[in-house]
Amino acid sequence: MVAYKKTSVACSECQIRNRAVCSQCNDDELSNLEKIKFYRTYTAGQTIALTGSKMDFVASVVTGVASLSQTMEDGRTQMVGLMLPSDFLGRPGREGVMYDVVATTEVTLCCFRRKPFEELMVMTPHLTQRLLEITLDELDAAREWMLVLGRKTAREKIASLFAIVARRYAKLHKTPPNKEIDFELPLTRDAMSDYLGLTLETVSRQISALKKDGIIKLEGKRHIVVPDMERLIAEAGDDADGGFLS
Amino acid sequence: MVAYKKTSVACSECQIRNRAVCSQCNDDELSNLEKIKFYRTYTAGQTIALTGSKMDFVASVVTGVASLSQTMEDGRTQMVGLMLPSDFLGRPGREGVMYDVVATTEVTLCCFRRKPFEELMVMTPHLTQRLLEITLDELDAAREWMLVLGRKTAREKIASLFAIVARRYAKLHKTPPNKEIDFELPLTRDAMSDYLGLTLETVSRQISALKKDGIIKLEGKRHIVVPDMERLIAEAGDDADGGFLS
DNA sequence: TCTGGTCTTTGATTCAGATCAAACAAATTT
DNA sequence: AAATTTGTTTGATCTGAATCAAAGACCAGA
Repeated sequence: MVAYKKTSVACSECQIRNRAVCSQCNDDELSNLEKIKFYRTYTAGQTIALTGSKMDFVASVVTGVASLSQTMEDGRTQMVGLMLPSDFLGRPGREGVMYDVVATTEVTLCCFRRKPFEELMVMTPHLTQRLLEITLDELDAAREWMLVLGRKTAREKIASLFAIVARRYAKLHKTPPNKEIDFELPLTRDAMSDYLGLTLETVSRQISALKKDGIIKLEGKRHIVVPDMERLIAEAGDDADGGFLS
Repeated sequence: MVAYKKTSVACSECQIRNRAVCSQCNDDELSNLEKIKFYRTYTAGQTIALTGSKMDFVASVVTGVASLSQTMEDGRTQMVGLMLPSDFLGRPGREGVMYDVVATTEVTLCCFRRKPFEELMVMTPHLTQRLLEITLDELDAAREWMLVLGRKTAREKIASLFAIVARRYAKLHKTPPNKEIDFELPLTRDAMSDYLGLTLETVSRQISALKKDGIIKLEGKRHIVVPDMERLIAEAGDDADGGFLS
């Protein structure tokens, strides 16, 4: 549970400056935020917070991927959120954590102690407004995912996951459309099964099937190449597609 | 698509005054809201808005139940939200509707035209703050539902739905705990199957099974009696239970 | 180079829920 | 009162994904 410290980057240089909770802040507001921020880095697999515990900070994901999961008493688990760079962790106004928060890759967070952050929010409408936008976007993404979980087949679920990750990467790297897209899967087969509401055997089988059908190519276990994004999206059962996530 | 008009109730008399988006507003702020509000009532089954259309207002549910659903091209549908009294419909800052919004019972909405409401939000931090809280609560509820859709059995899904509705009713009517709880289901079997990611046949079978096992009693098709809430919650697979919805 | 661990793939079998099909009940229309 | 419509229950069968089981691949460390 001990996080490595990492020297903070200046906000003005920050990769997520334009998308994170701070993105609508002006220079003054930003410098107030800068005073209370600190970086933390977690290694892959490390637990950031457990359900029922208290988290004394909120944070933006700067790099890497974290996941939120819920667990039933008998051990069944469901991942309920994949937190990618610029996503916001924690809930102002509540210290109790509702899900297990785990680093699925190495993750660097830009953290703010809860209390000072809450005080800043009251004085800084831009912060509240942006957090509202982010939360509304996440609500849309969660609802999109409810369709995936409730109505899609195993194959469609895998294709949906790949489509989401591919789209995020494309946005990040400004890949031109209509070109071959490739990306690194930030999840193990087991983590994918948790996210998709499947078993890891089914995940493995469906990935093999998509490969056999030429929808994707595999380089190693984690590197995915998508020759034709349109076909992948068709496999996901999305038409024009409802631009998942942000 | 024509909504019946209904005379507005004074905010001070409103049933949802303490829970809706307006709940943190002071008298001045409330009177500004009151100037731009109007009531609309929809009959059961009536469409309030369709995916892709533009909705020129946002609204609080005052009475009744509305649902949000997503549909795939091949017709599969998943309900992604049950909107009960005090819940908020529509998204400030975006006019395009992302889901089909349908009245599942007769519904009365307290509506605000989008533009004036957005202007008011800028001037009224209480409004933005409360909307953020409501949205965060809905995000929690959506994630709770992801566990239901992804990992629960058909029987557990039905029990989870009943537990949610029962809890909401108990809260509304201030039913003492440990007492027999009864409520009216606001959904047809078909709507339940849409919400639970099941077929309506499975819904019907599992309800019959829960009745046979004495977990619930049925009076007619829609009226459910729960003799022992603890047992119902146990059937839902929730332990102490994570107080779904608000 | 071997060795033990983690992650992944593949195969055989089972089962929960879907699908197909029919009948029933209550409400509404004629 | 008969006919239609809408919602519900129940039965028989099928199937996609889970479960049980084993073997391969890819390491990091000794």
